Amino acid sequence: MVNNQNQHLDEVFHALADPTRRGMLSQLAGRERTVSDLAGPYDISLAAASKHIKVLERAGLLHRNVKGRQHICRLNPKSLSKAYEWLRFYERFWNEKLDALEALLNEEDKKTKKK
Amino acid sequence: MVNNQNQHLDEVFHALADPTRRGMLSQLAGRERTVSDLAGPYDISLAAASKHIKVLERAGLLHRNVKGRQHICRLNPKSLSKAYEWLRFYERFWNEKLDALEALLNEEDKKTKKK
DNA sequence: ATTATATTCAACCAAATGGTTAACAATCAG
DNA sequence: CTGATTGTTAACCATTTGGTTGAATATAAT
Repeated sequence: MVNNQNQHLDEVFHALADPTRRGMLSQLAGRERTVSDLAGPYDISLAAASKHIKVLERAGLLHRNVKGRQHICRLNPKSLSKAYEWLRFYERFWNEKLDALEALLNEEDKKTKKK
Repeated sequence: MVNNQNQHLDEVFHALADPTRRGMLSQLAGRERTVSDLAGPYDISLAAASKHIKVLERAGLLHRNVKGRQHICRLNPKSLSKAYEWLRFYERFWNEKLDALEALLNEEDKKTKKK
């Protein structure tokens, strides 16, 4: 169970670690796109694009609907939530740290003013 | 500029795509830890841990303070913000989608009730 | 001065990654 | 039926990754 979640996080973060794949996701925000559409902006073969899309699909970031000879892809942002939650924890931690730093600086400031 | 940002996102997401490295970050939430500390829970050599830490460091997720023979590591969650922002965009998109779905279902429900 | 501790570095290895080209499969259009 | 279009699959290749072991470096302790 925990392993499956970790596995999923691995896949999602790995999928996001490539600029081509992130670009494809950007293209998908809002509308559906075919494999050719997604490959379009990049100087890579259709085969390469196909692989990228498969990575996104296995990570659950993208759903595919085969319609005739076209594969219609759409974003499945739901699968991002685990990664988002994970990051949010550290983001929160960062904010807390900043708050602590601010508090510390205020303390210092008070002392300085007392002098 | 954009390329540098992309490069940074690549590094951050790649760093996060490994369970050992995510575990190390978890260990670092709150307190500082030495390289040995970070390696401790895992069945890997110190050399391997050293490499993981370097990946986290290059991604800007971790800062190192060499104190004598120990390397004291601390989390630098600030560097997560770019990745967090990126994910938040899609998370928001997801929520919008869910809202749209909910609205649609409500519509359907109204129709059903009208019958 | 010697020894133990903490860590990195270099060389190596197997597996995964991102790309290619060429062949195949399926669907659509004339 | 014949092509043209849309994608996937297979085989291959160079590079990166995550791991190892062994040697090197630097500091601390005795």
